[in-house]
Amino acid sequence: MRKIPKQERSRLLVESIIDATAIVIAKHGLAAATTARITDEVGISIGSLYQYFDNKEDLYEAVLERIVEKLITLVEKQSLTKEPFTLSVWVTTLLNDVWDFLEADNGLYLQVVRNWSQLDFVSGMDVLEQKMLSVLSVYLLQQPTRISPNTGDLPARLYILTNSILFTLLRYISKPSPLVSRQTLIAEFANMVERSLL
Amino acid sequence: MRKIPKQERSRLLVESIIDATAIVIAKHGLAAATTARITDEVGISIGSLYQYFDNKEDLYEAVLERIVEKLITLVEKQSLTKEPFTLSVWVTTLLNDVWDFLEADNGLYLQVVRNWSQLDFVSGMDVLEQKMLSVLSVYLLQQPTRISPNTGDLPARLYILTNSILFTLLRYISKPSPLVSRQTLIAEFANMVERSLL
Amino acid sequence: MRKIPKQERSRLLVESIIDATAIVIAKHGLAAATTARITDEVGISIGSLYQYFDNKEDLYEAVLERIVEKLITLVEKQSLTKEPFTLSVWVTTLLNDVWDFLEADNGLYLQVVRNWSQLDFVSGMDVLEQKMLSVLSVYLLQQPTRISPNTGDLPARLYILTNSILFTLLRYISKPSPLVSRQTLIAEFANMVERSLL
Amino acid sequence: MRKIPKQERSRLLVESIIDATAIVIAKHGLAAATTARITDEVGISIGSLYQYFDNKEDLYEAVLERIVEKLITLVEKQSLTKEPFTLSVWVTTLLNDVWDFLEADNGLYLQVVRNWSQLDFVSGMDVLEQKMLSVLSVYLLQQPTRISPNTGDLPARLYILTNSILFTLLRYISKPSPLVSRQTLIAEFANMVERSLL
DNA sequence: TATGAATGAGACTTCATTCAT
DNA sequence: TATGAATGAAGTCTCATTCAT
Repeated sequence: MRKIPKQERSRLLVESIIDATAIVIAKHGLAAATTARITDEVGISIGSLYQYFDNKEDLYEAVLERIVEKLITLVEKQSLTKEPFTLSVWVTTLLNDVWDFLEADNGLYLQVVRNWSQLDFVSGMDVLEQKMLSVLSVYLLQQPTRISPNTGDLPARLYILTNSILFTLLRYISKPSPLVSRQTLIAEFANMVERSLL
Repeated sequence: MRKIPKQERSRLLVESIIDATAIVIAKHGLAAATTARITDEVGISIGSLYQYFDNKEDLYEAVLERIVEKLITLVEKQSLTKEPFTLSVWVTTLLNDVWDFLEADNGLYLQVVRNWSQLDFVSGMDVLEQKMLSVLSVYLLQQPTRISPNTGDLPARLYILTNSILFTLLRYISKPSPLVSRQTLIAEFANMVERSLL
Repeated sequence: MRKIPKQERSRLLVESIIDATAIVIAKHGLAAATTARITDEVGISIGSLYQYFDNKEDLYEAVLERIVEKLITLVEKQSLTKEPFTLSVWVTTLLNDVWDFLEADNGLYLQVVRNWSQLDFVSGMDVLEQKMLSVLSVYLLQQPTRISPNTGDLPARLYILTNSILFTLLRYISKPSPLVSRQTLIAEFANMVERSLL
Repeated sequence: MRKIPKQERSRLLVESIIDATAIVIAKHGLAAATTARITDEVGISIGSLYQYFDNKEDLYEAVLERIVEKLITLVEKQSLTKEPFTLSVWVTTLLNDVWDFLEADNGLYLQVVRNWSQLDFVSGMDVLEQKMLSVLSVYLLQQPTRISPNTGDLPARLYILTNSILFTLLRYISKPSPLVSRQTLIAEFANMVERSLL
């Protein structure tokens, strides 16, 4: 289990270790993300790493946690928008934000997320789904008139949408298809969401 | 592959090595799929493994190749159906077949596919997409009247559908959500396809 | 111990195995001269190799034996020359012959000899020395008037000359010095021999 | 070298690893000088070896470097002698020193050097030649009157002398000929040098 | 005799983790 | 708390040799 740092200095150190881990994974791939390389990147000794993380697994967990947190933040940012918006606009904006986040820092987080299976990223997905579900529910409730009467199983539909969009996005960003442009992809997703929910 | 097995006996051996690899990955996870464990599973010596595969990577490749082949076969089987069918029925049948295949042998192939990112399964996806694209194109051309005039970018849409469905399926089968049943999931996918293409 | 082939066909096979070994060593280096590569080169099975050689060591021994034989032949060819010659001419001619032999077939034998230490080539040297000693003794006896009265320890001197020349030659051919040309080197050796013996 | 040892303790460890490597090569031959045997000899774990050397090759290189260094030191020691000396005396003394060095510690370094070809000792020879060339040049310049007018190509001659002497010495020490004594050999070498240079 | 698939000891190397300083 | 040298289990792969066919 991960130790919870109490002092400010330690907290910063933990942050920079997590940062470094993401950087190293992005730069050299997960297989080459050794404790030595990570601590080199931070400029601390291996021993110090183990001061804050019991083992590498915990470290990876922390990295994923942070990514999920950031994704959640993006979703929340959207949900807090005060302006009125169509669902399509909402999705487009959100996806662009997510895309930019994944491509930021030379694909730093993208590289990390690509290894989700090894990293048990799927457990992080649960939180995301939860968030999407609640945010979209709120949104849809606010616009009752526009809800299609036969939307069917809303949770199931949201489950499918969230997973479909996120995984396809990941796959596309890490290996774009020449058949599809970013714009088209996002537009199609927006379409898909509207068709699914309205 | 290092050596092309000429005799029947060798061909069977290669098959059983690939089988064993899948089994070991499924049982212990990719990280634990060591050459020793694999050859133990077959009951041969490590040396024999290297008679037929240059390295572990090649072995993994062979496993993926086989899975993609089988998935392709399922798609083809559907496409050859002579009976008239609605798109929805077609999708439902195909997805049930795929599902059964992935769950067969205690989720043997499912477990393997879950590690797609490490295994470069994505390259296998290309072949699948190609197949789906051509099969569905043929189908849609046969029913021109039913094609929605504004289907938009068909390749893009198929790209999205194939990826969305396959990855979500994988994720669900490997960790089912209590919110969604298999039946619902497949029904929703069928819906999604119809809404997308018709 | 090496089996002695009795039939003509087998004798030829043994020859071609020895040839192939030299070729493989020259092409890929001693470390890469595996039984598989050697038998591939001959076009026979590994089993057949072991029909004629009990182990790899025996095979190497045979290769060295043959090289020493060929060198001996060169020396003998010189010693049989009927024309009168100066010692210097004799040495020059011999060294040119040896040089050509070592460089023949893309340095086939040179590469083999370079690995003398692993190959226990030194034992082959004994035979060469013996030969040189006897050939030169004969020569010198034939020209008694020209022998310096204080030649000192003739065997010792021949030992030194043989070894000095051969090893330096090997070193030069395998990695020529920019400071010295082939011509100079041979001329200097001829000089050295004359100064030593006359 | 992977890591430059900063602390005295590590420096000593690196030294003892190099020592052990030489010992193991001398005791069991180069082929048997495995990382396991070497670290056993030092009494450390294999991992520790790899803290300081990237691979076995680097380790061998370090061993050779040290030997060449020591040989250079011997040459330098001679060249610094203040007393006047004849070339013959100079060579005799130097060769005796080299001989003693090679035979020290039960032929420790001799055994190592015997494997020069695999060990790329030849590159070490370059340094030695360079040294010999400069040292002898200085000597010869100091005694201009005694230089034979027709010494011819001095660098070539020194190249030949250095190689001839060193390789013949190695061969003799590792397998002495009954025809020659150490004393005779050295005396003959001294002769050879005088005849070559004066 | 010939074949070549099978063997398996053993080589090199990596890297998460520990612990004395 | 921080350091980083040391550990050693475990992984991948090679290759001389055997032996059933």
